[in-house]
Amino acid sequence: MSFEGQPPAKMRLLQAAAELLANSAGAPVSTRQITQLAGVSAPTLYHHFGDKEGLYDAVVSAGFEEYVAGERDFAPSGQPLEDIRRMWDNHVHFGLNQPELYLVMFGNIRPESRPAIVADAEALMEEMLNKAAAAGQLSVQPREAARSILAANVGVTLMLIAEPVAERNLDLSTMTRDAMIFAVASDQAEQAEASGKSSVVVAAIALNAALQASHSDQLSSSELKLFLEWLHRISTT
Amino acid sequence: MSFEGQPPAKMRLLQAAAELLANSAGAPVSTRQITQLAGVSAPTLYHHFGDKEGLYDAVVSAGFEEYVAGERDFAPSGQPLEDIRRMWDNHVHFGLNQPELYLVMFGNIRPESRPAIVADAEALMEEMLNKAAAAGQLSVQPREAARSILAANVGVTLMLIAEPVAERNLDLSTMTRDAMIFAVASDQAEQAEASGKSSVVVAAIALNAALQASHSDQLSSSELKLFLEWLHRISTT
DNA sequence: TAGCACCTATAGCAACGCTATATGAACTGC
DNA sequence: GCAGTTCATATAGCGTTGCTATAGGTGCTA
Repeated sequence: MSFEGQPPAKMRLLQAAAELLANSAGAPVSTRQITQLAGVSAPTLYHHFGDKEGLYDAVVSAGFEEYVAGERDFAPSGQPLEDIRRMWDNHVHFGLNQPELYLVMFGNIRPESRPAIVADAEALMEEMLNKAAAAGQLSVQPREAARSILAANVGVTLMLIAEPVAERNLDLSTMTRDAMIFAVASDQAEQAEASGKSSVVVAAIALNAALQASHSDQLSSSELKLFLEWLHRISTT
Repeated sequence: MSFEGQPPAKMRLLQAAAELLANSAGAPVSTRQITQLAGVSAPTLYHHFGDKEGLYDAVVSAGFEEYVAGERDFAPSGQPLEDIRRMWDNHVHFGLNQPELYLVMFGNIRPESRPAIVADAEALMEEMLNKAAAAGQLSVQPREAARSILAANVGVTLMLIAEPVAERNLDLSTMTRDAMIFAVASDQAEQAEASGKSSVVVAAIALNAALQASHSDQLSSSELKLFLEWLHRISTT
């Protein structure tokens, strides 16, 4: 990673592409604009990056470094779920601060071709969720939770980017964020972790007790009988 | 030059665009392809639709009719929250069945330019949520809930589209869906969480999440389906 | 000094979205 | 019945796009 070892043209192309992209206001950026700003001619771009998408991949890669750096700044607070919240917010802010770059990174979806960056972001999220799982604060597999949270995070960020700046309301982000985190976190999971039992069993036992204590009329008596039988089968695994 | 038996050029252009888009496998479709398949020449397209985006808007509009029709088929089940679930699933299936059209509709995000279709989809979701609110099943403003749910719905669908077909796992959708719906519908659960007491609702929710995380085979798939349905009734009613 | 690998430039291709202009057909008013 | 208007389509081509065939310059090693 020697800064001076980099041929000037390659770096100037990267900087030119990033700069034009950031100021493009959504309009497409042409290779001629990029090469002109970089002060090189067309074939130089293709020599170094193969094609336009290769150049964009390189820009995205640099953008992802920045994204990850932002995520890691907040990392260890001792409360994994709080870190996940910060991670979510950082994701949204990154998208709103650099919408064009974000759209190239996360918005350029094509069928059955997943950008490498999505897998990287998922891995980052999963890594964080593993800490929560280790602390017994997770009721779902960290990988599934990471995919679910990231999907919602991207969806919210794209929605906010698409809105006029004046109408952007971060409550949308906060609300969705807390809904997702609450869904994967669970007090019962904590108990299960402590007692060493499967969370299914713990939850089934808790529900069984609660159902018998309260006179719930959501199910008919025959439904309830069958329900409790299944609950018992689950609990005695 | 126009034969009387043939549909007018405008309709042939629409059909040609829709057909090429559906089979494009993500590659961009040129106006020349469209006009050639429709059997007309370039200016005809621009006479009827203004520009390429105008034609795409028309295709999207037709696609949205189909989308709405799918949504309305399921409409009144008497349980608004169950309708929302079906609406979510229908959204995902629409996206997976017609990924290219879906990407034009919901994936073509640009900063500060919100596609009209997003507002329409939000309105549709909000309308459904209003019924839930009228039944006292909502703890959030229907508009905010609709925006939040739709954002997550789009995010999940885009993620699934980007994945290879073989790896697509609808659990991602189910899990995120229930998390979002639970978050906006959790009257009792919110109280329970705030008070820290275990209740039927909280236990049911925990069991629900735990069951979906661990692939328990204590119940057959049909049993599990019914079980989860009851669980859902207990959790939300 | 010769050779070689790397980097860059000139010039231009095919495809793209789109349009200036023109022609035939159908309707309208008198 | 016929000029005037409008609609729908076609011919031809403009400017821009991503990209490349080809070749020249530069610096290092033998």
